[in-house]
Amino acid sequence: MKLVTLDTETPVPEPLEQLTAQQPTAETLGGFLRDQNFKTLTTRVVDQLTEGGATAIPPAAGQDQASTSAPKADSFKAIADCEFPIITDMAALEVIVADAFETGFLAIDTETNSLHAPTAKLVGICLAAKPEGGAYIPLAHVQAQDLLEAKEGDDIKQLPTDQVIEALKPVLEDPSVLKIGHNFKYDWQLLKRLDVDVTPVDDTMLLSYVLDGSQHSHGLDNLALMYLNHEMVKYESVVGKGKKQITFDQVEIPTAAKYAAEDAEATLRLHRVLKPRLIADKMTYVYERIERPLVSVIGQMELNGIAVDATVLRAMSEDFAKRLQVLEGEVHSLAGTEFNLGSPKQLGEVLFDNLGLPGGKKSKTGAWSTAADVLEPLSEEHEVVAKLLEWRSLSKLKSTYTDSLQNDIVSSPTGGRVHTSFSMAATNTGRLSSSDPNLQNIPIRTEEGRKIRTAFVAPKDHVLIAADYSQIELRLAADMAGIDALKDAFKNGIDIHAATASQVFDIPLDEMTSEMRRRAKAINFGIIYGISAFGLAKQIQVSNGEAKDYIDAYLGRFSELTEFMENTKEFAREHGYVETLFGRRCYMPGIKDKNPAMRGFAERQAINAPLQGTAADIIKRAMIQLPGALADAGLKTRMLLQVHDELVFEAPKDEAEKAIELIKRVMAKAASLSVPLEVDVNQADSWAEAH
DNA sequence: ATCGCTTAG
DNA sequence: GTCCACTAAGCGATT
Repeated sequence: MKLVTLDTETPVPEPLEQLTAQQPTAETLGGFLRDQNFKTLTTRVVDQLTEGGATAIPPAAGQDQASTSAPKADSFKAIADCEFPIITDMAALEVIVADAFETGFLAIDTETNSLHAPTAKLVGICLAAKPEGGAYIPLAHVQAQDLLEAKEGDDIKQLPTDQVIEALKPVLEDPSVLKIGHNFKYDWQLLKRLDVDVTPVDDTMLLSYVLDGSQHSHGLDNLALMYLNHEMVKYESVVGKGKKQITFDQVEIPTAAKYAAEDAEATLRLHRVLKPRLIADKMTYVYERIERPLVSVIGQMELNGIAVDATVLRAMSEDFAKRLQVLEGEVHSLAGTEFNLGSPKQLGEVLFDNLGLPGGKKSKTGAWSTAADVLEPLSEEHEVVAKLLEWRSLSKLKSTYTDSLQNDIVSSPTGGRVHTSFSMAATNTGRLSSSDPNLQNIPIRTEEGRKIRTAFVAPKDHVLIAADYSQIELRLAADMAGIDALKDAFKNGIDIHAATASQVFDIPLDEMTSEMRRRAKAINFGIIYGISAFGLAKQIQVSNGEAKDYIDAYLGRFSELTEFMENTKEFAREHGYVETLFGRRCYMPGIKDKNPAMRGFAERQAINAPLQGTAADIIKRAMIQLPGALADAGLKTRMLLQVHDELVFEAPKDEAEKAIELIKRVMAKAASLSVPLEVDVNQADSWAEAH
């Protein structure tokens, strides 16, 4: 029987008008969208998944999700008792493909020789079209024959990669068969590089993430243990660890098959548990409309990479090396002793024990703190402090940025590019994170650091476009807390920090000083972070009492804020989580902790998460729209990076103006709030000037 | 592995 | 009495 999977495919984002029109509001969230639009979807998926004796819908996920034991096993054999075949002929492969068309599901896991999707080599593919149906297709394992050794008789036949891909492409691109993976963004890229555009997809990592983003690990091994009560074969037991670690293509095929085949099997079974749970928890909106469509969007961004000019980085590294050496000598002679400048422990002893500088505070481990905010006031006491701080900043720039980034450049005929990895399941608020390398913390605040951005460039005849949301989290605070005075300020497009200062300090705008504006800006940030007098005092260097007065004045002027914060905390205490405007849940494990410090921390998180999380939802909605909108407009502009409230694009020079207009429009309309969303956009030859 | 520090939004 | 402003990742030193 062929199952209809209409509801599980949302491969193509809706037109912009439709999406914005459908944006949930506080009222519609609990009603129309989640209960009507997705009702059909949910029941159909459950019907499919529960057909043939699968598990009943488990209880809703929540705080104690981990403690609810694995669901009752269904009528299938335990994974550990399954024998998974190695596929060595096309006929056997065709059977799996036919099964997939029959069941409407195909779990996939690609095995490669590295974790870097834009360059990794495909070594094998694991498939499972039904429970107990796991199988491994070895493609590029190194065997005796390849090593020109005599024993080629022992070799296991490997099907040619292009032949296997050709056979799989129809099912991988068929809209009626749901492809299921774990961290599927990775596999999507591998297959995209082989000219297969896999769709539609479900991702068990993202299901787990949407259900509870506060979980420490969304790894397949962890989830299999939690939900399937199955202990997976450890990757390290297959490839070894440390210096002796080998790549997956060096692993003997029978060993590899034992490890790999259970990945697709476990992923398929995990899907049968998590998808119904998503539905029972009414979390389909965030998953179906935000996370799932992003898999291919972010996958494509990672494949795109960004052009980086190695010569700029090399020159900066050399410059830094010379200056670091000079500074090191100066610090040693000023301190009167030679020590490792990079060791906070040694530095603390030199500054506070030997030189007797004042004001040092010891941390819980008994060591002196030498953090920049501690040392800065001391630079007037002793010359060595300023030198040391300069050494620190250059050392950071060199080791983390100018040196390391050079090693991340992937060379190609058209020039070198860097491909970051965006994690879609790393934060408790819905933000992405970036690693290997992290391109979300490239310096900008100091002039020296900012120069690093001149190495991020556009190729010939292209420009980089940087588009960022202006004050998005404060706008959301104004909207979500319903602060009329703040909303008016945003509607009138006036300088928000100056307007805040005017209100809080009761001074007309035309008498505003830069110091007052600076303090008001700090308070505005404090609001977003779940303000405390202690934290604000430390941040803007005033007494605790003075900070408290500022906060009281702020809450007095923006009276709606107090109620919003109290309501948010109360919601968190009642449910154990807070929600974004789009219904994403952010769990707050410490909200009822008996330790007041822990509780206070959780309360500040509870205030911050709806703001940070809604901003994350909004930029994700824009990201889903943009590639299609650009293509529909006949533009070749490509999206490269996301930095929380900023998107970076690469555009042919002659279409940049058109692209900018479109980008600005799509981003601004990604949510409709009671305040406008403003987007600043610039184009230039490098990221430094485009910002 | 963890700490201490620094980078970003 | 808390010793905290929110969210991340990476490097070098230390355990």
